[in-house]
Amino acid sequence: MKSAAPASPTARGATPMVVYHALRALIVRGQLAPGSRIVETEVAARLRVSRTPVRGALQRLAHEGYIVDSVSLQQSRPTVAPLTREDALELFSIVAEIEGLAARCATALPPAKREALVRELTTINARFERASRAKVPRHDLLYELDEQFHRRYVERAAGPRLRVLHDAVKPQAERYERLYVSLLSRGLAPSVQEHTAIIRAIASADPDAAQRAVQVNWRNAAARLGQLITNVGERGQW
Amino acid sequence: MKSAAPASPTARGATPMVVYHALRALIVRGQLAPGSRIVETEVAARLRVSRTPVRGALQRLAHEGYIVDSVSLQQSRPTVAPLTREDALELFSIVAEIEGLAARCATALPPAKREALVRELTTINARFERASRAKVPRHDLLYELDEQFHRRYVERAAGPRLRVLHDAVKPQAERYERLYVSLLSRGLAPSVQEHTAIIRAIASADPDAAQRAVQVNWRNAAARLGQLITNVGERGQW
DNA sequence: GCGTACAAAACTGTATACAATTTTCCTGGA
DNA sequence: TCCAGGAAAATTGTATACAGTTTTGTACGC
Repeated sequence: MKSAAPASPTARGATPMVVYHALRALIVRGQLAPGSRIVETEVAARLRVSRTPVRGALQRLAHEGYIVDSVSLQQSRPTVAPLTREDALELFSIVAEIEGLAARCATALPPAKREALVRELTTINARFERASRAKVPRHDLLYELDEQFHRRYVERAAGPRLRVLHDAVKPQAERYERLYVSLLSRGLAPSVQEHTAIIRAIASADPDAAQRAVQVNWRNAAARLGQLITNVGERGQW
Repeated sequence: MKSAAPASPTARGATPMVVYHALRALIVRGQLAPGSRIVETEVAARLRVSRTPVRGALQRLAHEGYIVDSVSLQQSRPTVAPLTREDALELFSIVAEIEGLAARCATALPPAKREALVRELTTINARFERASRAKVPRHDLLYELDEQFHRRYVERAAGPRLRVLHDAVKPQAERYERLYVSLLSRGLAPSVQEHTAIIRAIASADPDAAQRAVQVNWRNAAARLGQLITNVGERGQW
């Protein structure tokens, strides 16, 4: 694309982001199977860009843990990171810590804001509960609502640093969260209840209870998901 | 460096890391003042490499919060992230949580290991105390010892997930820690005492006391540093 | 038939050319 | 003196060429 008119009306500087989002979507939804090799030139050709923006996107994906560099002495060889039980457990337990801290902060919010937050969370959880009982489960919606629930109190309560940390870690859990809701779908009743416990703790402004409730939620989710991964096998396409 | 012999005997593929560490060192030690613009071509020229590996290093530094992209519609314009009071307070409070948890875990170590840890910490703190009373303070040494003290009990006690979290967060505090010891240098007696309190709590296997002692240490450090930043101004070269 | 050696292809790392945009600075006018 | 306009310099984004390394394929010997 040297002197030719741009094939796509992409703004200058946005190309790496486009590539990033395209690849990330493929990985997160499992269309690029764990363990797949990713070849710079292939991606570049498919998306009609040069290797330079592709490299930027790959670097970011690598930093965020979506792709790993297979062991090789000199060269990089990026591959889609595998989905393992251990990784899921570790990731969820880290999220438990971060969001637990955020929930603790939420109890220290001024009463008016805290009550508003409680109302928001109640609404979201009600929607989540309804979606979890649908005859044909909408996996995308389920993921979206669960994610929204947790994001809400982090956004409302956490300081910028904690939020940055959250933003860095949480996306890595998305693959597992999607897996979680799509494998469980009809068995999400415990999650709904655990969310209710979180709301109650924030409502009663009990820091320890709030932190603990969030941690319990994630630890249980980790346990349930771990069991499922063990059953279904560590990698492959679901 | 097309056909010429490599000026430096850098292994192929290691260049971005070299650039990363070089820039990070400059930023962390304040030699690249907060707010400074970083120009790709300048860095490339100074380190005798092309812009390609520099871009990789800059991207990583940006992801880790050492540099930020100044607001500009189309282009990136990386600048050294400012040192602010709020940022320091939040960062230290996060570290307080993580290392507090680690200290709590340390009290649950088997007695033999716990006592060995206590001895190590005592040794390090003694060196720290001596260094803090030197006529001409060695800032690098002071930082190194303080950092070593905290790292030790995290390494010995924390599980892998907590350690991963620690590794992600702690480096970002390095800038502030170096600032802390270099501004205070002669006034580090309280830190020495707080370290002693941490050691005592671990020695007596009191989880609450250990966690609290670490949190007190970091919160006090945050308060002292916050005061200093307010006095000296939010940015500039120290 | 199987394993090894060598050649060829594929792929990534680095450098650099070019394009687009932003910033700087100089000039002219009110 | 100060502000506006515009040209030039600076800086980043993108594309591509080239080099070095790893992988793959093939043919030969056992």
